[in-house]
Amino acid sequence: MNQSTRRRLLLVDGSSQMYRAYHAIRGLTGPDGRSTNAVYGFVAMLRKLLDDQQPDYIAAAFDVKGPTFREELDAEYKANRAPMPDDLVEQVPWVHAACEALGVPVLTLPGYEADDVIGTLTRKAADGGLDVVIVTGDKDFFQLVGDGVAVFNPKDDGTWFDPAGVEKKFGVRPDQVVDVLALMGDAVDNVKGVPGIGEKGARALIGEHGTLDALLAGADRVTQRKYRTALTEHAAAARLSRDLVQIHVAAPIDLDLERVRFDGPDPARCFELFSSLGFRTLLADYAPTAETTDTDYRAVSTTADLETLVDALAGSDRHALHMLTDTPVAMRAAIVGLAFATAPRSARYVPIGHTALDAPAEFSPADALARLTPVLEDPAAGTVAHDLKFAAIVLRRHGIRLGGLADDSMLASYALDATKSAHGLEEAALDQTGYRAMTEESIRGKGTKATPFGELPIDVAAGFAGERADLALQLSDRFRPALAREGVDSVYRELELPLVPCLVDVEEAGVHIDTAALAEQSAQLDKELAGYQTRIFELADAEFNINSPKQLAQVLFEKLDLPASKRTSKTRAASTAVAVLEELAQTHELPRLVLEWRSLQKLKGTYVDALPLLVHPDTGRVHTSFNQAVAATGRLSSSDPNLQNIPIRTEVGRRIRRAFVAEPGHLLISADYSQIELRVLAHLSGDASLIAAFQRGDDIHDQTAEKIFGADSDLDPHELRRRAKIVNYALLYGKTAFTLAKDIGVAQTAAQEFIDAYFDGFPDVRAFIERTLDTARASGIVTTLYGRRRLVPELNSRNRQIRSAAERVTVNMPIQGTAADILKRAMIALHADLMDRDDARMILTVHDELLFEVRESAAEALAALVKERMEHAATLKVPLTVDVGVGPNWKDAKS
DNA sequence: CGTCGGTCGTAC
DNA sequence: GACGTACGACCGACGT
Repeated sequence: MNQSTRRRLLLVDGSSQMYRAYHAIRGLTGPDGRSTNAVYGFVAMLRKLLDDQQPDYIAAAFDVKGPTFREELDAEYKANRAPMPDDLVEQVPWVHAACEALGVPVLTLPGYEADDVIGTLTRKAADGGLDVVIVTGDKDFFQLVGDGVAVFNPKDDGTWFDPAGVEKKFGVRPDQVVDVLALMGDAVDNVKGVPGIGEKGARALIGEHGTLDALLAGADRVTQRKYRTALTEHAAAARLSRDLVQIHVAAPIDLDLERVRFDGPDPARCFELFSSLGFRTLLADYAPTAETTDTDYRAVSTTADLETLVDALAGSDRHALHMLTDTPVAMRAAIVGLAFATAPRSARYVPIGHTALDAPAEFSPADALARLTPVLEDPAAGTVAHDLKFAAIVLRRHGIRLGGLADDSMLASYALDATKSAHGLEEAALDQTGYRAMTEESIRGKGTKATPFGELPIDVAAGFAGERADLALQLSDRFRPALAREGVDSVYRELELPLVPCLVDVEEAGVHIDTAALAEQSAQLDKELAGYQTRIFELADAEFNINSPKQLAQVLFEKLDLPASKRTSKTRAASTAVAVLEELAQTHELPRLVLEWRSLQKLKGTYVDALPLLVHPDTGRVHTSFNQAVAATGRLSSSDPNLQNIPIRTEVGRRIRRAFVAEPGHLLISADYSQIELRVLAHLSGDASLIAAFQRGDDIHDQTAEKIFGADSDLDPHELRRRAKIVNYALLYGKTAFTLAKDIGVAQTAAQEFIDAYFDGFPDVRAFIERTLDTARASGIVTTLYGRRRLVPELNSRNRQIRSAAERVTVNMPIQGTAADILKRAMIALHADLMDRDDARMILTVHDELLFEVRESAAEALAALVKERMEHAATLKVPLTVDVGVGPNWKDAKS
């Protein structure tokens, strides 16, 4: 019979694969903080296996608790093996459940190991004419390999072992494997073997003599004396070892082909199990899809149908909107089509910018938009979307002001759990409804070759956009009660939603950049960089890519033979990080030059050259995009470009800030909260001396210096203040004595003393930290002053490293998060103030700072208003202080 | 040639 | 192992 037509049985060595997964993946936890590393690794392996191998039959064998016949042969067997770790024990039932859910029956047999179950079934299946594949990383199974029986090690891309492969890998034929194992023994399982004979020796001896029996019989003819003696003295041990390592092939278990037939996974069970384990990325494969649901997503092509849609929208108090555009950059996007949903599983799609010739609409794009404008602008219309801000900005660019922003499912998802890796519609739908949405990639294709939405057939676009609108509507309905139930309704309704129109205006306003000044700086930087490069190549006596950590490391540590002090955490490569180079700079000129070069290169590449490229062709300004659903603490983030990390510390950096300018006849106002996080800490902790210091208006870092270094330290007061400032911020971030010591250049013991002194000086801060951790440990949640939450299940992780990291984020969240809440409150208030004036607009926000561009005549009044609103955005036990500056550019506006 | 993980560096 | 929150440039390995 032809090989390829033989049916194939896969037998998975469950126990060993589970152990491997447990050790290969560290620190994975589920929603409840329990370890899920072994389950995840096992499931990943099994899924790949099923996918790649498409078995006809499959089963996974596991060890069971309790003694086996081997312990009866030798009481010492496995006697010194460490018990299974607790956090693996609790994963075993999940691993079994995952097998069954994936369609892989679990086999166990009391009194026998998984090996014996596999051995027995292998024999029976092979005798019955099946091909057998044993899935394991354990070399012991080589003994079973033979005609129609192979071992497959799934590690990496997988390795196959047929008899020839075994011989190549292990040095002997499969039928000799047991004898080799018997000689060498196994320390882990406490199989003694023959002392003094290791893997190499065993292989050579068996290779020469054929079998263990032959070897023992002819022991006196073995040439090496130490082997000869050992074999004579330990012949019995060798035979016992052989019995122990020999896999049993006649265990009392039947091969039930019906049971082990592979019919594919059970999607419902997989979905439920993986969902409870928090395996979000796997869920999509098992969720129900549109094909299984009755939906009605259609394109509108006649004017009559368009009118019907407009009437329906006008008659409904709520509709969801999903927009397709030619680019994801809101400020540059042209509308391709608009989908509307007013009831579940139904949507209408209005094509606007399609190039496809398939179903030309009766109406022109302008006509369609004109007819839709009244409902889109109606404040009572109640628009729901996943990412309202995007839709609002795009519509604004098309002359339509989206009114009645009712719900945003992206922001609701964020308010419920900001720590989620993504708040996209697909993720939210999967989470909330278990529904697997179409992905953009599946519709358009991937990467640079993706088809623009506008070139898709209208029906396809209608199906995709319609589903999205529908999902946004359904999600909002689910989120509404969830937000109330979870106590985040006010964060969502009073902070996040009202911030949307504010951010729309800020993004649309943009920032004016002096591109000529940047071009000049770029040329200047080029000259300086060339100078550094020449000198660096001279010193290195070679030309290389200074930007390549790899090449730089080679020059520093091999060519120049400087001492490599640190390795990178992931790849263990020699680090060329700034701290390392600074250290080396004391003994060699090159590292110092590299630091300078790097710094200039960075500024030039990231800002000086990049910013002019992002100037909008229509507005002549740079429009960043603020992301409201990214930062786990509630902060905003900024991208394309990121205007929240524009340099300030170095002179070159400050020059870049000078290129952020006001329009002629205008000025910039910069207003930033002074030490807002420390003030929030004072409020939340209620620490009397912190509060008193802020109320008196004392310099808080001087105060801290006095508390921790004493009033009579003989160090320079400036140095003391500098150190105290580092200590103050160290506390906010949960810094350890180890890193604090490095930062301020003292011994670790001294750093620890500072930390202790800090807590002695501000005892309520320590109590606050403890209280925050206790509450969070019990609930798995940490909150800000305004009720924003962050889930921190890892606080109860058994892994100390993960637990410690969770403790730091838990302490940081109420402080950073409350500060973010306060800034958002100020933004909302000021946006309302500026709404009906045309002489001032908010143009940027950077965590504790707001930037405005105002007509010169209004600058003074606006500065006062901004200060007033920001300082009263929250009422704390300490005053909030805002520093306001006015100037022609950002640098000069910063006081 | 495009994608992606790793490393580094900027901000608050 | 050791500092919280972000974004992005660049390199180089890898896959098409």
